[in-house]
Amino acid sequence: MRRNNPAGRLPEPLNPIADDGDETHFCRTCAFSGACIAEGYGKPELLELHCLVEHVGPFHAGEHIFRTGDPFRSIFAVRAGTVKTSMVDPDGHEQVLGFYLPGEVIGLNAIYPDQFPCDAVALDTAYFCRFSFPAMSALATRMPAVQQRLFRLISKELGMATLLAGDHNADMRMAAFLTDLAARYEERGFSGTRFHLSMSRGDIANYLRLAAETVSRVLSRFRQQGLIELEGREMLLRDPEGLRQIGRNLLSH
Amino acid sequence: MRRNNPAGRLPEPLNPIADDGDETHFCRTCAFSGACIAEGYGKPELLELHCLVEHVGPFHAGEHIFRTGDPFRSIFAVRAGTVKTSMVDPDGHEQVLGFYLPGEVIGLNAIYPDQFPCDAVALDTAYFCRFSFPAMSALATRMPAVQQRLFRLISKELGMATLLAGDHNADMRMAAFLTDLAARYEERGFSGTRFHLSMSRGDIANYLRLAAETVSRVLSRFRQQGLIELEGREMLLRDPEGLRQIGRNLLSH
DNA sequence: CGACAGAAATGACGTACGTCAAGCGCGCTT
DNA sequence: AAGCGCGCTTGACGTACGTCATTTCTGTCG
Repeated sequence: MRRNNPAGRLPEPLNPIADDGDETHFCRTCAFSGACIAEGYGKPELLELHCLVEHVGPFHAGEHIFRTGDPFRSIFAVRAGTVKTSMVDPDGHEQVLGFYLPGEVIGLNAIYPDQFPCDAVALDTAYFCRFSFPAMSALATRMPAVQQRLFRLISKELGMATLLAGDHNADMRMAAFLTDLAARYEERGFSGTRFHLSMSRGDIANYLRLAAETVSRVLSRFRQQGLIELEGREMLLRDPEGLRQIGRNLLSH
Repeated sequence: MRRNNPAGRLPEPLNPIADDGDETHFCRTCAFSGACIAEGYGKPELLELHCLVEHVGPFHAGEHIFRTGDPFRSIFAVRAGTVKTSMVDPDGHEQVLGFYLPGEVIGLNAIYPDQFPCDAVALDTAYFCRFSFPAMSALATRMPAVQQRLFRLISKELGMATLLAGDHNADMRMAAFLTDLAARYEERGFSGTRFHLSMSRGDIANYLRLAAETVSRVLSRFRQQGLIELEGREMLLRDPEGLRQIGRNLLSH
């Protein structure tokens, strides 16, 4: 009986890792793997893409991957761990822009200003693939699927930012946040109902443009309503469909 | 004396038009003209780009340029007039996403979902250049400057959406909105202090995620404070620097 | 010209969420 | 194990903005 979970405790979730790439294959969950499949893995150009990838990490919780103002030279695909990106406005207030899971890509919003417009900070121990952007856009020039992939990644990010910009109440924002997170975990092959929140309540609040206290209250209410189970940062979605309904105005699919 | 403006009336602003292109030159203010300058106007590929442009319009106030769900085949550069884009959420509430002036490009957010995620409606009589997107991305494959231009246009749009997503009070949002509009007019060669608001107060309110009444009140206050002069939809910025200061947290430059 | 409709301004009032403050639990460090 | 700090929760209260209602203005059409 000692080996069972004590009553009221959630079981440990798997630690999300997408680190199954090698010299000639992308990680299974990588945002660029789709481009490779489209083109056929054998192409010499894809080998080039592999050559221009540099594996970096580990970064530990709190460490910066890049900082506001750094010259834009690379984009990063998350191999393992979680990242938050944030800006600080002229008054010194932090603004969380997004959270990034294994397989997702950070740095795309630096293309226009040609320097990073935000900080990227590891929330836990994180590893990355670094792609030189000049090399990548040169490759995109020769490989339509890579170009397509880049366009779509940026355009997708644009869609996310747009949704967040709507005016919605705290319940909708929170429900949409959880549903989105779940969908992204699932998409990458992790559990879509049980996962670890790598970010603090404060970060979630900031991201959703709410006060940390409001986030606490909404989560407590969701728990009372049987929508979720939550212990510390271990999340279990008990009624994903219910959450999706609450947040539907903010969710594209 | 009859020819002078009566006291308290603003003079008529110029009607913004950017329609000075022909078969071999882009409109002066066009978002793509930069790509041409970078490459040198003479290149045969640019003539191709001209071939794939189709001039469309006029669209009259209230007419749709495209609708949510339309298959994505083209992007549009505004040649004259003003456009608003908007989504309706599952509850039927409209969400204004943006306003587009002559020289600016609409439709970029359709790349990822491969269909238009929003409606585009003319706010006054409007003309466009329609670019076939498949043709354009094929061209981008051969012309790095065109690819670069596309990346930057999308990335810029991403930056805009991000700013709007912050939580800021009504004064800041309004001041930033006016400052941004002024900067964009100026960038395209129009007056940056005196212009016509083609959109209703309701549309502005919706865009800024405020109530129409709040917009009215803020504008009245700005007028009392001597920041602006406003008569109907004719806007004169009396203290652009003051406005910029109020909205500085929302403005990147 | 006068009548009408929609847009805009202004005032009175309600509320969702922020702010402030106190208390609790959990993981460090020594 | 005790002590400390930080993240989280919960309650009490304030406020910026939304909602509702009324009035005024503007442009359009008989």
